[in-house]
Amino acid sequence: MRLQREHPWPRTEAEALAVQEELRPLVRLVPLPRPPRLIAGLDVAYAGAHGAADDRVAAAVVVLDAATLEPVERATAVGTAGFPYVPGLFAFRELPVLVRALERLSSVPDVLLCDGQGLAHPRRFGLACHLGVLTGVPTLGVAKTPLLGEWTEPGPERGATADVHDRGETVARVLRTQTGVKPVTVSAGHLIDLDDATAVVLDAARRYRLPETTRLADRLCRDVAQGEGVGTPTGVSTPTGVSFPPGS
DNA sequence: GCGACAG
DNA sequence: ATCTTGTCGC
Repeated sequence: MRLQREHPWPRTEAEALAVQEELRPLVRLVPLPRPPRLIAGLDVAYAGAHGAADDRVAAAVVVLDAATLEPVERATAVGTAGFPYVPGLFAFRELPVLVRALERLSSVPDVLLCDGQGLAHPRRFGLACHLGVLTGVPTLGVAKTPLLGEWTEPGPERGATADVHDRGETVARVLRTQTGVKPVTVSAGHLIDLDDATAVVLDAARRYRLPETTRLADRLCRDVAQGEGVGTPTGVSTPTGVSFPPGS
């Protein structure tokens, strides 16, 4: 995949905020242009996470057939976070390595399922929005815990939802993906709307709380981060050897 | 001022 | 995110 837009990665909070301010107006909330045929999950794992700028990170992208949820392609990349963990600026830690993984992808997914928030962000520009603007591909955020907002408890059944409001706006939806599990928070990223984002996540979470995309991406980047990589569920091999080789 | 705070 | 054993339940 090639990027539609690029920008230097900031080193300070002030620079990061400026980047968000500049790109935020580019976000477009519209229905998905067509039913997704290929959906991709993205995630990042850390080696001994400290929340510091020099944390070693590994990113993974796994592309699935939307109908069968079978993996069709995957890509990984390793590197350094380059930015400390700051709520609201979280994207600057994970986007650099995620983008490098995406650039190693030959296919172009119809939607990118990001691990984190989209519009449900203090400046309405979470990681999913940011990645959407950089790639020009529809994105959504599916987070395990909310970052902000107010909502009511959704019903107990799979598929139950409740809108998340913040400062007078509907910024996300809590979605119960399985009966009896804690809801996930879904928000639109770019080139998608909340209804479509919710539908995509629910359809991708057929068996577990989290969509299959993020589950597979999570396992893959964790394997890479620990230098494992032998024996994935589908029998595909991943890089074997030392974790984070001296060349990156 | 105090507490909360995606991963 | 990551550090970590057993344990309760379908």
